[in-house]
Amino acid sequence: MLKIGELSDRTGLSAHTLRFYEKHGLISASDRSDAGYRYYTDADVRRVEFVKTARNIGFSLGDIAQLLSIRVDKQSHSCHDVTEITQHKLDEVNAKIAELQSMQQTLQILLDSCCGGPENASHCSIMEALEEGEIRHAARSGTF
Amino acid sequence: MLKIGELSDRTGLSAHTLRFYEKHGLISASDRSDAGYRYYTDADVRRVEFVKTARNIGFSLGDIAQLLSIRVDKQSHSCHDVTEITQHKLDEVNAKIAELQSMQQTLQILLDSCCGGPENASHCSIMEALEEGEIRHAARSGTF
DNA sequence: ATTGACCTTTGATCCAACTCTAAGGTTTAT
DNA sequence: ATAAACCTTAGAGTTGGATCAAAGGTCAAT
Repeated sequence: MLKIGELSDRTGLSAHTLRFYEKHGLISASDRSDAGYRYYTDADVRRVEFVKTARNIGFSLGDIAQLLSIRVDKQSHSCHDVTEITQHKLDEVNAKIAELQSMQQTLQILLDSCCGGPENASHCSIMEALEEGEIRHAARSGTF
Repeated sequence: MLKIGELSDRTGLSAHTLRFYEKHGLISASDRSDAGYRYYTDADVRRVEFVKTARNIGFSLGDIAQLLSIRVDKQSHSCHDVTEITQHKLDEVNAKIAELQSMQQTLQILLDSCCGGPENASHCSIMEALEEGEIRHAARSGTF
């Protein structure tokens, strides 16, 4: 049985983060000492590793919670349930990529249009473009 | 002279947002009434439109503050100053795209590997891949 | 027995860019 | 004169994913 610091060492996630994940229902300690210390088993380590892997792919904690609920009872869930979550994430990622590529194009056009030199900015074509506002809008949600 | 609600109508930004931008130094009212009401000029409208355009391209409010400080004194700034901000933003966008494309690939591989059918998830290849953890890590910062 | 490393909890803080609320003052139209 | 529609401020709340702080309890080694 591992204490939280040991689980932290084992997984590379901070004790803070492990408690945070617990608060959000992603993981929990298999046992507690009389003093309230969390104790973790090898199964807990595997669960944390699962969370890490999913997080590294880009799943949100909410997505991961869903995946974990499938994980603990695979019999009651179908491959379709799993692909649905995955496809939804892929759709999100694709939408974000499209948005960023639109920004990218606009920024590249701006850069191509400007000399970028030590001349003063009185006739800078980037500033003029921003002034005229005739630039395709790219962003939808937050800056990122 | 426009009141804030009129500026809001004119620009499509809410009065809340206009006050928020003021608090963050992006815009300000050219005048105030005795009662403290903000009054805006056509020059203020143009400044707000500049902010909107820059924001639509994807610049952060911090970036926009820099661009605005160039805008009010173009003589003292060079095209290089402007391209530097733009290039920095483009670098950010490119980095984010690369990160998302890595996620995209991983998600696509997962989807391709799974039948996605009504079979129960006991042998779901996506779940197995998450379990094994042998997946390239994609994410760096937040989920998005 | 005491130091130092660990652990506990609740709750605050951060980032960005808003978005909204509360409680009140002003202006305009009828 | 009174109601509707506007305006003001300070400050809180939102989202997501942490990350930290305070104040204290526990444990292992010397």
